[in-house]
Amino acid sequence: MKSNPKVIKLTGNSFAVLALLEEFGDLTSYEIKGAMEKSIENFWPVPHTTAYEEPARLAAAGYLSARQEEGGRRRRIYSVTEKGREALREWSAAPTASPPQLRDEAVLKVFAGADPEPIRAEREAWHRMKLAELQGMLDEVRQAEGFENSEPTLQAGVAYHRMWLDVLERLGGQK
Amino acid sequence: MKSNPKVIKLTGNSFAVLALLEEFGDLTSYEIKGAMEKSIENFWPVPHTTAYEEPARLAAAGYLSARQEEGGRRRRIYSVTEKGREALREWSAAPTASPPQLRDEAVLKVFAGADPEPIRAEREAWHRMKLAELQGMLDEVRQAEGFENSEPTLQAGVAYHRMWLDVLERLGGQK
DNA sequence: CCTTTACCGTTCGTCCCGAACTATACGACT
DNA sequence: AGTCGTATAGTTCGGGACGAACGGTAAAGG
Repeated sequence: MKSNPKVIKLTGNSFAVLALLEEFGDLTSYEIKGAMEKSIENFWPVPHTTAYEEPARLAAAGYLSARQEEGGRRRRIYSVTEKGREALREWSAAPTASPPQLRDEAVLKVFAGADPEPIRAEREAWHRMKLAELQGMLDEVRQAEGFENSEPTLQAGVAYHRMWLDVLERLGGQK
Repeated sequence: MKSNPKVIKLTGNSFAVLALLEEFGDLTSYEIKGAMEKSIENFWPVPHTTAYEEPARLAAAGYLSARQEEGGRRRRIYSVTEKGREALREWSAAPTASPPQLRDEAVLKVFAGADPEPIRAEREAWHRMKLAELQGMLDEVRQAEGFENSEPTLQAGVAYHRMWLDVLERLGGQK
């Protein structure tokens, strides 16, 4: 006996949540949030409210089911339903993905006439920090169980930040 | 005599529009759309409706003024007001920018367990296309007047796609 | 048992997006 | 002149995404 499920549009955020649940098993929103930070946030950034709102949306449409903790905070624990699994499979089997999007306020500022140097320097520092962070996570992930899929994406992240540092260094040098 | 201006939040899209108008002078929405495609869309992608909606928003809040064409389509031509110029100056003078965001469905798919190879290949083709496109624009822009600021951002774009091709090539090779 | 600190979760208003659609101008052809 | 095709120009709308702000709950230390 189920209330007739709402029809929603499945977006990138939807699949992000579905993929995490599929990979890590049943999770609460808080755990989803944590998992996002450890795995996909580098190439799929979302605000933390997504970890609460998106599962609720998905559950309302029948892609997830939720059961409630008995005691304590009585948090909801989400699982992927067959419908959810099916949607995820279909999406990930499709061989095309929409092109990557870069949103870079720094370049926008330079375009608007800002002095490039302080911005360049800030960016360089930021990428260095990120790089260190990712390398730390890689170490963690290699020791832990169940994070196998995270490794390649972390690696991609490492390569990505390296390449930026490269570009930035050249920019810094040529002035 | 002006109706009391609405208060809005200035976002990245706002500054994108302001910067374009400042750089190219007064423009219609359609021209803004064209200018976006030629300059910022690589690091600040927006749907074309932004070129219509955002100027209207900005005008309602007093950052732009609009005058109307007399005949024909009676399009609105936007100019930056003093208030707009001031806001733009303040923003671009601030030495910090929010970190760049990458949204990459392809990596998400791989994370979800998709076969990497076709996705890799598609991406490689896409970056090649983009690269050619940008190089074409660079040539254009070098001949045209008034696009001086576009050159560095186009160059950045070129570097960006080159680096992706590099990464992808290595990924392809190692398998 | 009270305070502090960390953890956990939600609400809300606004912005943003993209699909779909409409409308105007300009030729070219008959 | 009409009409057809096509490129150009512009708008509407509904739902998704975002982020600021706030509210609650638990565990640890005194």
